[in-house]
Amino acid sequence: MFQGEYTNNMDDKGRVNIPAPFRDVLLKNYDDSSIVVTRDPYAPCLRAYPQREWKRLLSKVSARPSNDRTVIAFKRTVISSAQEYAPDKQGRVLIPQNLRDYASLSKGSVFAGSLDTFEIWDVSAWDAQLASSLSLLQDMDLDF
Amino acid sequence: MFQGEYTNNMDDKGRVNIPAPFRDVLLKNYDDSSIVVTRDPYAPCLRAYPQREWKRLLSKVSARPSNDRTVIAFKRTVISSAQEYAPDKQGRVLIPQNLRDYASLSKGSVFAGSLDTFEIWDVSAWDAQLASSLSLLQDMDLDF
DNA sequence: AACAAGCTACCCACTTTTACCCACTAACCG
DNA sequence: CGGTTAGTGGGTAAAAGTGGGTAGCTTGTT
Repeated sequence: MFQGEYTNNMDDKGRVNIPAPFRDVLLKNYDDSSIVVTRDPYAPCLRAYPQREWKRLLSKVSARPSNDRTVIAFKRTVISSAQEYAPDKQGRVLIPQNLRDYASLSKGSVFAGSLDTFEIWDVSAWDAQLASSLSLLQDMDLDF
Repeated sequence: MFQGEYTNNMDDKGRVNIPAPFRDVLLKNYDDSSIVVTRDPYAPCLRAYPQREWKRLLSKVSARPSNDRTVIAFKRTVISSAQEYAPDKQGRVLIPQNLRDYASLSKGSVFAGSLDTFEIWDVSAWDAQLASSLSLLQDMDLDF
C-alpha cells in the first residue's frame, strides 16, 4: 500500500528519487523494485504502477472491445507512453522528456501514495489540485 | 476511546508528544502504539487514527465507486497524506512539514480526543474553532 | 564505415534529514 | 516529601536525498 506524500527534487538530468518508503513497499509487497510510469489521463500528473498492478490494468483493458473509441484513446494516451523503469543504486529513475512535459515537472516533485499506485506531480500543480479538492470536499458531506 | 484535551509543545525538530492518556488507549484498546496521521478535510487540523480505525476508513472508501469526483478528492487530500508513525521511546512522533503547514502547527499543539480518533490543532486555531463551535451550539438547542 | 555528439546508466562523494538514545526538568501521587 | 511518570531538549550514527564525473552505448552525419 502506497501511502504518504513526499517532495523530492528532480535534478538537471531529469532524475527523481523515489521516496524510500515507496521503494520499501515495492520490494516487500511486490519484490521487484521496477515500476511502470505513464500519463494519468484524468489529471496532469504521472502514475507509477508496480509491475503486477500494471499487468492487471492491461488485462482489464484487453477485456474490452478493441474498436471502442475510448479504449483506443486510452491506449494512445496511457499505454503508449508507459515505460518500465528500474531505479539506480540511489533509488532514482529518469523521467523522459515527454512525460516531464505532460506533468509540467520542473524541479519540486510531489510523490503521492494512492494505495496500489502512486502519483507524481509538479509541486505547484499539486498545491492547486489540493486546494480545489479540499473545497470540493467541504461542500459535499461524505460521512467518512 | 479518546477523550480529553491536552496541550503539548512541538519542538524545533517538529516532534510532538502524544499525551500519555492517548498512548494508554492505543496500547490497551488497540495493542499497537502506532498511529496514522493525516489531514482532516473539514477543518484545518490533523487527525490521528489507530491502525484498526484507519483500515476501517480505507475499506469504507474503497467500497465507493473509484471514479467518483469526491472519492478522488478524498483520496488525494486524506489518503495520500496519510502516514504511519510509531512513537519514539519518549512517546513522540515527527510531524512532516506538509502536515505541519496544513494545520499551521508551530509550537503549542492541542490534542483533542474524538472517540475513535483524535485531532491535532495549533493552539490558536483551536481557540478560534472553540469559540465558533460554542456560538453555534448556543443557537441550536441540541437537548443533550 | 568511421567518427563525433549526445544521452544514459553506473558509480562515487557529499549534504541533509531522521531515528534512536540519553539526560534533565517539571508535574503528579502516595 | 520522596518516588514515579510525563514532558522537553539535545547529541549522534545511520539513512535518505542530492550533485556530478565518466564510460559506454546509441544516433546521426560525412
